Amino acid sequence: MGPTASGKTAVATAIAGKLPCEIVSVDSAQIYRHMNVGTAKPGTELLERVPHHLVDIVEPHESYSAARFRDDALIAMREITERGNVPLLVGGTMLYFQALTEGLNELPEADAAIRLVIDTMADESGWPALHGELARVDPETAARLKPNDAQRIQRALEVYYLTNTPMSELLRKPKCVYYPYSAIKIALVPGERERLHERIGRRFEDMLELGLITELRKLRNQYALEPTMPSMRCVGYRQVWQYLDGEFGLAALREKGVAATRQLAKRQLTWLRATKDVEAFDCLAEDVADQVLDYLQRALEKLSAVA
RNA sequence: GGCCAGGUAGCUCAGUUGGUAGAGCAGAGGACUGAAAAUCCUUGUGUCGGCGGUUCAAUUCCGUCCCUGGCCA
Repeated sequence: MGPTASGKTAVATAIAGKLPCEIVSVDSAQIYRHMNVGTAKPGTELLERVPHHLVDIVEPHESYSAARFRDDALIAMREITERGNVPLLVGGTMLYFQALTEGLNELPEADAAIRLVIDTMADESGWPALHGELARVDPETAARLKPNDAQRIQRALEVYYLTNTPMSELLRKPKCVYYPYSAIKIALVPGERERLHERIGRRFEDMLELGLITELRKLRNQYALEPTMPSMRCVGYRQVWQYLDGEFGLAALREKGVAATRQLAKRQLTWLRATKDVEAFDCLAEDVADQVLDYLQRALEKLSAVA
């Protein structure tokens, strides 16, 4: 686990070179086909050399979810272990890690029609009004949500309309925590935030040189994309979209793209700090990969001793 | 060299009829159950360009110097 630009791919590659493992991507952006440059997707030679799972699994106009990730990842992990290999989960989507290892409650899946209705109501009366509506049907959930948290208010109302039961009640029921594995959790975190910021700046520049703008222009020609789609809200793509629409120039694109990436990294680090039982390594250290490998060897020995 | 416009938070700027100042962005911290690279919450002391003067009090008025941009030589 690690924030964007922390060097997860390099460390994962090093691990895969020493141990019989297959990579399961835990990344809500690399799931999209044809979105390669902006998601810093592993190159084709790496994808061929080390088996990867859950990369390039949906089209840019489709949406995915933490629940689908949990199911897909569990299937991939079972197949990998049946082949006698070790699943190596690599990514920065912390909600996916949580959904996988801690499970999810039984809730209805997203319903596009209901979301459309809720969005229309929000356009008319605003999210605070819908927050008030939620307070009427599910006071407990409303109490923990802020009046402007559009996404969560929508979800809570959606769950209520679909099941006629407050989401808070459904969340109280025991959740499915099926996870028949021992996880060795490793985090890559920067010793100095400024140096991660430097890397992020350089990497965004590289993405522009590698044709991020062209990539999105082609996608917009080939698919009926909307800026509200999850794929188009991804860091980088969202800003390039606005640039292509003429909202600002190249200089502003650089600034906004880099800032959005830094903010993503910050949120990932916040999540990582709240995660328990993680061994953290300084991703800026020259020999991170070796440090991680050492730790991993010892952790694996300990596990097999127990088994 | 002359004239004009500016010099206020990391950046872009607002403002103070004289009582030492506030927005947006950036940054920092946090939350997070089927959109999560999403969504949301909290967080603003800075010689108000330097030095003098007037004043009980100057970032605000006056003088002077420095810097930036524009126009004219």
